[in-house]
Amino acid sequence: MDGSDQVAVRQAKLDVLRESGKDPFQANWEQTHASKQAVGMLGEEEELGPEVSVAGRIVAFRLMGKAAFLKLLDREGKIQAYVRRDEIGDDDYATFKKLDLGDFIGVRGPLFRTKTGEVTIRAKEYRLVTKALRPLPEKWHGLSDNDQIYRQRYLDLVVNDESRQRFQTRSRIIREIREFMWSRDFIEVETPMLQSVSGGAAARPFRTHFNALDCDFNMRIALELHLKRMLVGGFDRVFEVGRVFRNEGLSRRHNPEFTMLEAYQAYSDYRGMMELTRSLIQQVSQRALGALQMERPDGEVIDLSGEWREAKYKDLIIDAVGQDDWFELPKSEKLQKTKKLGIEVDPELEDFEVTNDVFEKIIEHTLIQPTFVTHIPKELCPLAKITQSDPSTIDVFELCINGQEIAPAYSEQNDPGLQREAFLKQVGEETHELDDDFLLALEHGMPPAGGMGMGIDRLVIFLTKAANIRDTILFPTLRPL
RNA sequence: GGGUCGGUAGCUCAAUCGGUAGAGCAGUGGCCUUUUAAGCCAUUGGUUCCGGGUUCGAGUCCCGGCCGGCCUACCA
Repeated sequence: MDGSDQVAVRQAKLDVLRESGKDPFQANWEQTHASKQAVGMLGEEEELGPEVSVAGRIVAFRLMGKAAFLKLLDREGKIQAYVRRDEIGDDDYATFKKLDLGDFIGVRGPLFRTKTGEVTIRAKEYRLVTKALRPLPEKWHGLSDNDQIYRQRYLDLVVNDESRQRFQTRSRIIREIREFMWSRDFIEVETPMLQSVSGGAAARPFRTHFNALDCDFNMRIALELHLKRMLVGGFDRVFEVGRVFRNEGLSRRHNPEFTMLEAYQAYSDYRGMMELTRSLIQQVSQRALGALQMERPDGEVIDLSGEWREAKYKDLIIDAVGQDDWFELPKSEKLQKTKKLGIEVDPELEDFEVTNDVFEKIIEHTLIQPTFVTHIPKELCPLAKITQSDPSTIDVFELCINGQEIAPAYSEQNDPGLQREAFLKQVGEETHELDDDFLLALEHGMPPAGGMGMGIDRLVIFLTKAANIRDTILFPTLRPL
């Protein structure tokens, strides 16, 4: 054994342990504390603390002859252990020296403080509970190869601290979202992911086949239409946090499966949703991150506090194109103008789509501070109520933060006749599928309601200052090898 | 999908004009009973992503493929 093949070296160590009657994959180890709890057991002034029993993966190993320091990583973080030959005995110390970085061990002993002040367990006993047969990535630089970070996320989580913290924060954010919704008297429901009609949004679905019924299903692209059926059924405050699937491109901001929050509240409307959405994000940010301001990589600080800006879609467009009569111009002149503005627009698009390209390509990425964009053209969404004072727009907002659309919300259309008409009149590249079963439900009566959908991944992107949606999704979609 | 940049030891990275593939960490063998990326001595380890081509000679140049990053397109 020359040490060149690290897997073989570890396998040989494992074989030696087995031959001596030791099981390198123990059934269990009794933990009394996790790492942070244990560290907290030793008071500021105390030199010696109570005995604790912890367990974790060895992520640092400093052997100094007849004693050693090592660091164990568990769910809370790291704790140091100090192991002396004269305290655990010659035999145990001999096998202890053969441990590898990456192995899981349990350690029991009293807490003490080292010369440099670090709270440490002075081991009376240790036991290997799981042998790791492969080495960890390098301890100082961690793992930086993107491919490996995504394909072997567990390694990223073991060695990259900021990654581990980001996913803990994501979990905390989702927990705080639920806490907020519950505090507003919403109940959480689960609706089908396999659907025969993919409604509620304009997107290409993933298709699959159900053998038992010998029929095709789609993976859901939105939660909307089933949650509205819940309103019809009398559950008048419902929400769902769930995965949706869209058969579209991959990018820094898009993963084919992503997580949405959708909430529907009867006897509310898009104004009510505005308050709900702002309060939700403020409370989640405050509780999950302890702050309402977050600095972007470019230095700009996103300020979530107080009331948020409202801006009418038309005003933003007119401001961006510098032309008051934009909406009166024929499509051909709009197209010429977009060319001057330096954006590429497909001339085959409908008139309202040309305008929306202006919004998406020129305006959206400039909306860094939270902004509710209101009075959106009715062609852009068939599921909302028409604005009474302006029949060309709908009662909706699109919340933009960090230059991205985070959450749209509507005063939900509940007139089955107008709803059917809106589905049928859709034009343009992207349209919603007509769901007759949903229209049947509407005919039974859906109370007036506000509804809101939020892209959780995008919320997590700016709350955790992530560069890429893949950094917020544990196992992002990748090309199979 | 298009453009562009990249893939070298388990990990992080070098390798000048095309001229013997190296370092740190990890590993292996020693020394070391309060270390903090511990230290000291010695040392193993390579299908340079894969397949072709050019050349006396290819990690390096050319062609094709695989995988990925970034930009872009569709979208949230």
